[in-house]
Amino acid sequence: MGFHSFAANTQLVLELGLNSSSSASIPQNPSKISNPTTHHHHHPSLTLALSGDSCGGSSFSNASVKREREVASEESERVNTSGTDQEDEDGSVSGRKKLRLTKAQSGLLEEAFKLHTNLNPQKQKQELAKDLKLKPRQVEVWFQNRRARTKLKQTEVECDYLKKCCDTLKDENRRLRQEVEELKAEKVSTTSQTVYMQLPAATLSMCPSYEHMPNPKTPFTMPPKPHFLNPFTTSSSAAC
DNA sequence: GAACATGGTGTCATTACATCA
DNA sequence: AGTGATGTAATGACACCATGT
Repeated sequence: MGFHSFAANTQLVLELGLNSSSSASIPQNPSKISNPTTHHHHHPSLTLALSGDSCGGSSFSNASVKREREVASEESERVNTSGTDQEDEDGSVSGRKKLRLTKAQSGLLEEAFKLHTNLNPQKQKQELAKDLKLKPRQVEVWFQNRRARTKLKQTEVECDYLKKCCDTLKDENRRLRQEVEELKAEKVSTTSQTVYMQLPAATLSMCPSYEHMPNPKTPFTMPPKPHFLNPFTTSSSAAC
């Protein structure tokens, strides 16, 4: 992602809104902040461990952590689909099913997301899950996806912004070039009348290069017009 | 105190399903 | 009714960090 660093300062808009009511437990930086205080208050992974019977207790490893999550979500899926108005095909493993959250559920999740884009896993996730009659894993997934959506949207906004800036700069560039051409023409016409005849032949042969090397004796000054637009420092100068 | 294992959680990319035009 | 587009729940891989040994 090329926008990563650029995105960083704008993306925070949402996240800075947190006023962690449950003090010191919300990771505020979306990237890689695991909070020292949140870890291991261990109510040892209550719901996640529920599925023990289906995957017999082999030794825990890194992979088993993943499996644990996976199984937990399967479990929750089953529970949820039977709990809501969706039909449960009763154990027939026909691929994964996908529940649609109700409006009330997603509304509540949205509210929670406005407050904290990251959940305090020990508390908020559990509580939310309980309130919504969902499994904690589902709440977790919803937040993950929601963060991803937010980020995507942000990236799109930034992309549009940069496009507009690019267009503006192109226009400005075009305008300035045109202006330079006009001024060149103007200068040529005036100098040709006054100086041209007096210049030695050697100088005349160098004439075309004046566009790169302005004559120090008769310094050419541009009219005071805006040359550069820096969209990132000046907000009012550009259209974007 | 360093090294390692384990567990929890994050991001990211992707898949799979539900819904709609 | 069939179909492609879109939205989104869910999954898998991987990384990081905290904690325990």
